[in-house]
Amino acid sequence: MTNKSKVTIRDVAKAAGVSTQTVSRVINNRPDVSPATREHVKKIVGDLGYAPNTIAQSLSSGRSNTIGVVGFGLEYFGSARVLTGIERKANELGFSILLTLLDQFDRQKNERVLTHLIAHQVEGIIWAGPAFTDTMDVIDKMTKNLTVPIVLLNRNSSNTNIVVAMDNRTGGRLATEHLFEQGYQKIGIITGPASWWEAKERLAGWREVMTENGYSDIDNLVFEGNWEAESGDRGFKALNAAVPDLDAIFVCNDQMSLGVLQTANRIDLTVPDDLGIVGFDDIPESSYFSPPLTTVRQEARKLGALAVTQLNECIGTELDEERDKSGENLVTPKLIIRKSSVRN
Amino acid sequence: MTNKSKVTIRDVAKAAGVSTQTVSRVINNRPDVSPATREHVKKIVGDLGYAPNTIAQSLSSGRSNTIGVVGFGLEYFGSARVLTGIERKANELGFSILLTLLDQFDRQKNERVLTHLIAHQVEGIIWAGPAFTDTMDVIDKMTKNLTVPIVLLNRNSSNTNIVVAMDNRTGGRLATEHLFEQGYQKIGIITGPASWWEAKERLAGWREVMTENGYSDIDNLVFEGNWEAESGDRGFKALNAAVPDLDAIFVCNDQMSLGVLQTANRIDLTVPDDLGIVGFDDIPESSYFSPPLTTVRQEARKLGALAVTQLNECIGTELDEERDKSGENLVTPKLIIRKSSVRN
DNA sequence: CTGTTAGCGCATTCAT
DNA sequence: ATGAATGCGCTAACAG
Repeated sequence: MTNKSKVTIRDVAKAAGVSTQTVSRVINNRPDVSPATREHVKKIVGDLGYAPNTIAQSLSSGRSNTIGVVGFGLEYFGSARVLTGIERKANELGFSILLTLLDQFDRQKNERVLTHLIAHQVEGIIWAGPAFTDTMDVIDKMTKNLTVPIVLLNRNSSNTNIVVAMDNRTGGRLATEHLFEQGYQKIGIITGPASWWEAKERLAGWREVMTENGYSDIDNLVFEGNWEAESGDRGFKALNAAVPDLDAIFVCNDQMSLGVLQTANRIDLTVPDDLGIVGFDDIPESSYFSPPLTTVRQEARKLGALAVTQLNECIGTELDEERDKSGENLVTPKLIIRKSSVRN
Repeated sequence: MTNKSKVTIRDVAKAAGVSTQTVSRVINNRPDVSPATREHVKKIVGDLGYAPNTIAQSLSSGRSNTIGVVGFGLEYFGSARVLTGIERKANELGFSILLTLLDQFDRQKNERVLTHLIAHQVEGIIWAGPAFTDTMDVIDKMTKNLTVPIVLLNRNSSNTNIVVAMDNRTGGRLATEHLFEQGYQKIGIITGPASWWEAKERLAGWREVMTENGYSDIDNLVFEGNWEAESGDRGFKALNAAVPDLDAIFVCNDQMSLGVLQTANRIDLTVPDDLGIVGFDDIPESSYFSPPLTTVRQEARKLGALAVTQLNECIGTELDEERDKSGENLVTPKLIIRKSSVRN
């Protein structure tokens, strides 16, 4: 049925014996068309296999129904989920997605990406690129006089843009409080790279709770990992050597937790009896670590969906100072308690 | 600098005192412009912060420079990597990506997606959606008279379309041959869901090698898992019960391998001495399992890049029967040998 | 080397 | 309820 060569609105109009406007009205479900002609046109549309040219619609109407998404690190479980969440919600709201992936911070490339998206007439942008603390103001500047709204993911705040984020600090608090509740005393932390906002926040949460529990001078309890299992291994060894009476570790992601568990097993240290462990992320495998891992679950998909919702609201309103960056845009993570932190 | 309201090619032309055509030539780097005016126009473009409207360019030129990508299961490590590979290569070749994600097979939705992409005037499509063996012909039919080329990922073949795939069968062979070489005798397999093409192929590879080694009547050595760690656990128990002298398992992904290892550890079965294990995927954590996992590495990014390359060639040529579906489109996986399959 | 004329496919005024 | 004219921003084909 579907004809190879593109059939235009004019072809349909001609075949139906009406004007192109009438066809336009029908395909856009506008009123002001008699039921009879509407049906007639619909039939012709079907027969000819006509589908409106979105490009032309966009140019003519000034609306692209497309949002630009700048992603990063899909190999991280969280990032992949965020993108999934974005796609689902965007789809639901009738937006198409123009995707760009970044791998590292590079101002020039960032600017090119932005320009590229704008040139494509996207109606808004979701920036889920890398959130390095030292590049945040750069991004703020870059996006300052954008012609379309932009939602930034995973960072504290921006004075110019909407921000949506996982509440990593609370996540860090949850993990640490739980370890204290379980009776652990000397709680170390293996963080992610200090340049990552997420790492900083989780660390801050840990620090808060440590302080609240009367610990000061705790810098020797901190090891900076790189998110990978191997660094969990290293971190555990380093902390163990530096702090003999260490009895628990908040490991800032599940991969590194695996490294810790692996090493603990090897040196016959029993988790959770000798060492309590809490991870972060709740990757699907974490319930199959030995022992199963207590961890902080991030609802990454929800975060992605929230970003789209927020963006959509901005797209609706005129963007002249209509934005309120209310603090409601935090998604709170949740502690999943398993064996690795609960003594028998 | 950048003005809020959109500046068009006409604004630039006016400001530069030339025709829009000349501006067009400059921004498209065409010849036939004197160096002097070229520079002059470029300057104005910079001053005005002009960026050509891609939508208008597309409509006018008939080329969108966009490809549609239909993805699936980004939470699987391989899928995420494939998408990354696609994005990189597409970017390199100057294509933008219109992304759609699917979660399950749904003919109606599939057709909508295709229509949607076509309506967006994509120049080609990469179908990295779910590859269920029983839906392949449906997809073939669906895509039969598409107006643009499409590349299908992860399936055996198609009589109408180009196919690019990981050579899962060879992967299965590699794993099984290795276990035989290591002296294991009774090699079971925990597969993925039988409806998945990947699962079927890996199983076929295993079956081939088993047969070559003189084993017949091997159906009791097969357990169908669901890719998740939990099913590795179940599978191991089931195989162990059914086949007392089982001494190795080819587990068709790393997550399920983790389940097996976990259970083996629990019942004090030593890997690799009592039980050899080979996984599939080489997720980053697999080298941190205990013991580190021998596994079949998929170069998923390469696969994604290959898909784009193939598509690009089709986009270049006229697509009237110009396609050769030569068998070169297989990416061969690679065995990564670690501790779990090598006896001391 | 440069400008003019036309038109991509559609939606948005206005008419009627 | 329907149609005619006009233009979105740009490029193609020609002219000079």
